[in-house]
Amino acid sequence: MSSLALFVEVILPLPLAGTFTYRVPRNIEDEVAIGKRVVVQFGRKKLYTGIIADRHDKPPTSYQAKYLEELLDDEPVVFGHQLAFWNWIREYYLCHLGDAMQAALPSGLKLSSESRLAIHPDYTGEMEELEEEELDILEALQNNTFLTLDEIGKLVRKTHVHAIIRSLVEKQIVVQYEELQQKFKPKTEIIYRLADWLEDKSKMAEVFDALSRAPKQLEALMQFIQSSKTGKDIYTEHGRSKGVVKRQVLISDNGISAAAVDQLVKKEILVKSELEVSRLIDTDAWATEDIVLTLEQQKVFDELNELFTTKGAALLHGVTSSGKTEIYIQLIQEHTSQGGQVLYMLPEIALTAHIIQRLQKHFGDKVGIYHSKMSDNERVEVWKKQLSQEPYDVVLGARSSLFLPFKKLGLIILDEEHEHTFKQHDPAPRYHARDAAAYLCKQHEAKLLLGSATPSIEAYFNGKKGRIGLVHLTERYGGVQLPHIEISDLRLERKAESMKGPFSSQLLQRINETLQRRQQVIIFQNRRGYSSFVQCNGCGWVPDCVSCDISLTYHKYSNDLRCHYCGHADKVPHVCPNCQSTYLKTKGFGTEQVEEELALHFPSAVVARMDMDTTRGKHAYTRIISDFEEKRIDILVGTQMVTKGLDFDHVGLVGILNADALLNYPDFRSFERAYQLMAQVSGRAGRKGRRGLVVIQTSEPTHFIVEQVVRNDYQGMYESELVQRKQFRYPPFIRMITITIKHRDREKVDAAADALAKALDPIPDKLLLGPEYPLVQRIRNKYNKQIILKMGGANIKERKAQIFKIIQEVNADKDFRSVYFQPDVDPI
DNA sequence: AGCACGCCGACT
DNA sequence: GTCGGCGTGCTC
Repeated sequence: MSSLALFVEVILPLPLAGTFTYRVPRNIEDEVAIGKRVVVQFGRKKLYTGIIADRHDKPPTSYQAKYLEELLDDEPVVFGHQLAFWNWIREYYLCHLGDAMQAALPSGLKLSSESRLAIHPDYTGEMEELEEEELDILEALQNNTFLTLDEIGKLVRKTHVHAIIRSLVEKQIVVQYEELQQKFKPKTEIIYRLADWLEDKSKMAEVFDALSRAPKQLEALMQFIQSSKTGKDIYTEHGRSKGVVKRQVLISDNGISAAAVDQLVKKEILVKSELEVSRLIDTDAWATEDIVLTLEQQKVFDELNELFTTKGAALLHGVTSSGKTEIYIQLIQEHTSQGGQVLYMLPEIALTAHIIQRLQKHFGDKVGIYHSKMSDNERVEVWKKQLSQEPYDVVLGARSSLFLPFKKLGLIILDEEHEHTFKQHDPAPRYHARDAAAYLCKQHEAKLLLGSATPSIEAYFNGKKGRIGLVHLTERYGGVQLPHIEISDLRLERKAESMKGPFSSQLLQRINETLQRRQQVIIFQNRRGYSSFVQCNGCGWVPDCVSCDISLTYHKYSNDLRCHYCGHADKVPHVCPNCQSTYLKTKGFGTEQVEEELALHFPSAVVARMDMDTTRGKHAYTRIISDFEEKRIDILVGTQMVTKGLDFDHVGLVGILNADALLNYPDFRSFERAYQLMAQVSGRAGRKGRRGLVVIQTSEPTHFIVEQVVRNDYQGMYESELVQRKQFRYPPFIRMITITIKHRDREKVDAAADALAKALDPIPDKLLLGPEYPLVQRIRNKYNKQIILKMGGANIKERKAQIFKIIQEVNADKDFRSVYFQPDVDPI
């Protein structure tokens, strides 16, 4: 027996470097293990949930380690390989381990501490001379066992809370303590089963006799027996339970009185218990449906399998609606039957009921769903299920599903690979699901399949170079033809003065024809709101946001001006504050105005709009989709949202209102993105039976990207883009890191950015651009400046680590302590 | 991140 | 004179 003290390294969900060393109390030494959660005190009183990353017996030399407060788990909730994954994220994306932990764990697995106030145990009730506010608090405390700081804040003036608490604590009237809240509450249901002694048939008869004078109870018992035989089995984490009936089924569904049931329990005929039930399992009919692949699909399937014998990853380039999903399902079937787990990833927005049902049809209760719109409790349940002895074989999830605990990952499918929503933007870690998935697959020796009709340049480049496999699927499923694409030349239309608001006469005519044929129309306009901005006709004044350097967008529906960067809303001015003119005009078209004008042009058609403003609510998105699917909507106007993998069957026409806006975006990816958007939205046109039509409105009809879209020439786009990327040194030829510097003082940002640029000077083999103000200089009252680093060659890993260290050092300088430095690796 | 400590302006 | 603003330092 060693007498050395035991220490653990704990990861805390904070943006701080490294892990923290805690001492393990003797009594739990044996139970401490990597991946288990602990509660620790960090700072004077704050409590956090941390994850044990390591255990050792080396006491820290420069400080005294605190003891662990509590060990939360019997079994680890995070596997060792996941910690390695977090570490990779940290290293690759230049963030802290705590950031990775924060992104990885559903918040239900993290405990949060909240300060509470209670009456001091020795307090005698003397009122001394208390302030009015102190008396208010005391009174509230006498009615409640405790109050949180938030609640106290409501009782007294906001700014006053700390002072008043301190005073009460000093007078020994109250005590302050930290309480951890277990956020995750398992869902329980009350269930009934027959008492054991009733298994004897004769006893049962006696019971029936005895109940003859209690008709309600007899009815309840009969219903119970009926339900326990015919009702659906109840699924729990532990499998099926037979012969039990849920209280809800017995009482609410079958109209049995609760009193009668309670009496049966009292007479020990029924036994009542609580059961932890899973929220996740929907036992509605699963019918396994066999998939018959077309010849081409089968060929692709075989090719992929062949490729996977030598390569770890492959890109499936398949035109829109070429039936990639069928191939995926076949691959999933193959992998799961070999005992491997499969992760099927989609952008959040494409995780519709449609695809979920489709997968459940094939894999039934073997499929788990995981995405950010689920409740936290549901996410914790999926997490725990994956830790259990019977994890889901297949998980269908968004970006964050990469962090789930997998025991035996065999395959990751990442569909719609080009989607930029796979990259996390705001809180660190700013990771890309595609690249993180590639790491995960290497780690698990699993296969990675990327799928897209319009692959990212990076993925296609890797495919062409042979770094990953590349397979093409060129036929549309069911022999549906690719749409015919017409260009509507806005210059000619303007010259002929035939434009009607945002529509060319050509587009209006096509819409009319399509509606006549009783087919649906999708109009794509990548700008929400009513108009782009408002402008004074007298002096040219444009209202802009008070906290961002950007003009405000007019929203007619809410009748206000809104900032699309920070959400700030302003009233619409009636008089120009600059020249007092009352003639204010709206400029440019947003989806709101497009919707309105379409309704005027086609009064008998039902027009709907799908953008961030109309899909706020939880079910709004699904409702619009199903309304459209079921033809309750004739014309759907929308932003990017309408491009995302929706499968509609009756769309005859897709109109792209303003291709110019897509092409003129000042960004090295703008052509790639413009092509992807136009090709994807075009892919919504034409399904069974009839060839679809697309109308693209542009003032640059001969722009090569427009022509490539018309010819469905992805290859051409790729090649022309690659030439540009090489010449101007952009990915995939070099790697990029941007560092955004933010502060509310402009001078501070300038000084910090210059200091950082200077400090980065010694990094070898790099190109440093900037510091420069980005397109929008000020957002949410913070000035922004950007440094772009382009790097090639070897040792990228080491140089990145060096860069991160330099950022930390500059940030530690006391002049720049309050400045926010935000590194973004492989920005999009 | 969150929190305490500490040093300068507008008020009971 | 005090309250409370937020710059600065520190957390195992």
